[in-house]
Amino acid sequence: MTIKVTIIDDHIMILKGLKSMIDGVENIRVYGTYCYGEDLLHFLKTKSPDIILMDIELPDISGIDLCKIVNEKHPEIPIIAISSHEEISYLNNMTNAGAKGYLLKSTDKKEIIFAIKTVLSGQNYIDKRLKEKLINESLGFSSTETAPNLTKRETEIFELIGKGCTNKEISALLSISKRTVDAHRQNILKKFDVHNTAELVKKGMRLNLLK
Amino acid sequence: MTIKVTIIDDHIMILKGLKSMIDGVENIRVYGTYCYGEDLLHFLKTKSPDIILMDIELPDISGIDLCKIVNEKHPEIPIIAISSHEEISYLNNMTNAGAKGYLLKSTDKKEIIFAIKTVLSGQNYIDKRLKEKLINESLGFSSTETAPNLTKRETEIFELIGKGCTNKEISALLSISKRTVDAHRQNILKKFDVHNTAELVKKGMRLNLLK
DNA sequence: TTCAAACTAGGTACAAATACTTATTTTTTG
DNA sequence: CAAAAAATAAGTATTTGTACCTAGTTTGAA
Repeated sequence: MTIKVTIIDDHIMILKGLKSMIDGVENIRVYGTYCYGEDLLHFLKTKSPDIILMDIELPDISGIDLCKIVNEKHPEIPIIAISSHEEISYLNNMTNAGAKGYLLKSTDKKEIIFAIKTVLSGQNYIDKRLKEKLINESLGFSSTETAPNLTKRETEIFELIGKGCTNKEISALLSISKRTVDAHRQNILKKFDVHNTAELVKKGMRLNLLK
Repeated sequence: MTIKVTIIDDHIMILKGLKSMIDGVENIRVYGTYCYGEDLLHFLKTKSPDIILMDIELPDISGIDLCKIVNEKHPEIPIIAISSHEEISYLNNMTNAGAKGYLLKSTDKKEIIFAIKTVLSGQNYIDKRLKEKLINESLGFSSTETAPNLTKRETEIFELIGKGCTNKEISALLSISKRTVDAHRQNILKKFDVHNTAELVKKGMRLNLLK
């Protein structure tokens, strides 16, 4: 039986590279390549690949959100995240979103095939290089830093804080009371588990939630 | 006459992708692919490609430095930078280092070929998408954001601010008056040309001065 | 050794953020 | 429709940051 692999990545170079690496292998073949999340979702309505290789950054939707959606609608199709980010926060975000594997774009053919087979066997797979990094870092701290779930309003205010707006300015911009902004800000700090603006903004930047 | 293209990128996927796109074109062929800067330099001692496609991030040396070196030793070989970074600062760094072109990894086959031919004809080439972005941004600001020159003490305090310390905490840590920290903080804000902690930390992160 | 930069630190004032509380209204969702 | 979640906003208190000012001491380089 041949393993059908669907790839979604907006970098044509990556698509071509992946395809050329995968198509040469016996019993595995590329089954659809897409650049847009929406196209993938449409494809999945009628087709069933065995596994999806998914870029974290896509033009129309974040890989994290797409991962969640695919996982909900098609829980039987495992997803391997493909990323150029070695930061652990990205890994955490994707695995939390339901990805079963995480590969770096620096991966070689052998590792990709191995990852696909590992994930299809029901196990998780994390990029070899990243795994080493994880182990090294866990000797110090094991940062399981993830983005908290902010509400729509909180996200809005959080971004304005990141732009350097004061609560008064935010209240004016959103046409709400300064006290309301105060309350939201408090909740945001709590959700991020930090105690002041400096920590908040830094964490936001580290998690790539700001600018 | 066939154009000989040498590629250097530590992402095998990108190498394969580029090769598959370029090799299909008439009169152009890939002439050596490398992952390490040192390997490329060794290669150039005996061989002369017509053009080099170079990743900005390499394992053993930064693309910027490699670009400078190749440009000095082999000024007749033009270099096109290949990057996944859309930030203008990267572009500036590479063109300053002597790159004649700048392509994003999201580029398609047509644009790559066009860029190669353009650069070989003596002109510069900047990625279409990035060019648009540049134009859009220059309508607002053209941000040539650079890190200000902080003194030793200011740097120390700036980093503590980034860690979320209050002035009181910093004064205790450094065994100086809180008022002194106040003064330093003021100067830091001025040097960064920002008006509060949020902006300061964000700019610090953007410029890679924090964590 | 003299001058400038850096570091130090105090005064004053006001703005902003942090840390709690409670409570009403609106929106979403099962 | 009812329950839960989100958004709204006010009270009160304290801490922290921003924005000016002046000015003495230390330090390193011309």
